[in-house]
Amino acid sequence: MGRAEQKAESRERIVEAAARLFRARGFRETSVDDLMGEAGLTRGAFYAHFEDKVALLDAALRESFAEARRGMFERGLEGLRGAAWIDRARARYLATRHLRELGEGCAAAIFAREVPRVPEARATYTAEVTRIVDAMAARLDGPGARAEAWRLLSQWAGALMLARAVDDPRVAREVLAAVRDAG
Amino acid sequence: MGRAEQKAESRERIVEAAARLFRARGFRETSVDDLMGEAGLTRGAFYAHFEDKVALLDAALRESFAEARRGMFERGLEGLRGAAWIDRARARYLATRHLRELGEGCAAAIFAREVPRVPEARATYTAEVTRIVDAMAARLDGPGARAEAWRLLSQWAGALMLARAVDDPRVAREVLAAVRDAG
DNA sequence: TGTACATCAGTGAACGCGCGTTCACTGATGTAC
DNA sequence: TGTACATCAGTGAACGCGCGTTCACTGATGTAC
Repeated sequence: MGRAEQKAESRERIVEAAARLFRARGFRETSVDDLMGEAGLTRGAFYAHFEDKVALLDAALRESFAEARRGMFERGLEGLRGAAWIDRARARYLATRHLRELGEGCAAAIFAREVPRVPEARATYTAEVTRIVDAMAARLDGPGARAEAWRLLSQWAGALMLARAVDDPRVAREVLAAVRDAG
Repeated sequence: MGRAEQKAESRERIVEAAARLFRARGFRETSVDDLMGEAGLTRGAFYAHFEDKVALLDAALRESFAEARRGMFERGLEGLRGAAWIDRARARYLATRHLRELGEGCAAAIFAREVPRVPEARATYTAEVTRIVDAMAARLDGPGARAEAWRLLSQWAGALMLARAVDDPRVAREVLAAVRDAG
């Protein structure tokens, strides 16, 4: 493996660690040491890859949103449209599993509260959320498709956050079930 | 003013500052100095009022949820039930004004991402969210009232967070309008 | 009503710690001849 | 193919700063007589 490839792989491991840890624990709550340790490196190497910690948040946002798009539109949901797509995508989004895997949650939901505290990240977040909503609207029909996409994303993201915040697993499952069972 | 009353008033000012600043900037992002300055006191006095910063978060949660309940069920919404209540409460929750006043946002939405990082606060959050949903369900009818309450709260809270996270005011207004205009 | 003492809300300097960032250095990889 | 040198990804100690928390002290309020 050449030096350039090795460096590219290191960078990728750092971004993946960040996409996971920033979502699981938060941006401020994750230290550069934590991130580099998770990527199998030490602290000093960080600044050969990124200008600063905020630049990594930007990369982690893009990575996490790409993952969110795969979950919502690929992996079995490729051809679906309209109500059929809504049913399948919603069931996946609001699966109990989405509660437990803290490092893998929907980027739109999880970074919503992170991004206002890191102004440099807001433009990327905005572009990525808009992209998700555009893609949702493209699966729906009619002139109100975009508004319907915002309604769906709001409801799903809200339910995920409430369910994750709550202490009691029965309450968490109740929220998810309520939104899963009806539009 | 007696000493006891003075102390009680100081405590109240600290809690009010916390309810505002924790929502506007976040728990970790707000220092004890910021809080005490906002309350017109200095740092050292803090520990005569609270065991530690986490204890203040607990008090700020209760204060913020009480405010949320007033917004959703009082101040003109007293007698309303069913669709009439939903229309009025939703319009208020999703008003553009709710975007700007960062220190006054709905506690259920805003603390949802704060609370998982401060384990001691989760029990209070859970109790308070449940209390809001119970109150919403009591305004609705039928056996599915509680599920409907979770769906409404999820959607409203999700829309508020997305709208606040986003950089572009036009996008923010688009989210709010989409959810405001239809259930 | 006045005096002496006790109480206690609040002050502000100081402490310890974690964290983002810097930088001189190491050693493995790549290049020139 | 081998040798000498250059490059550069990564290391880890050190720095500076912000923040939560502590604590000796102050001065105004309250109490006893």
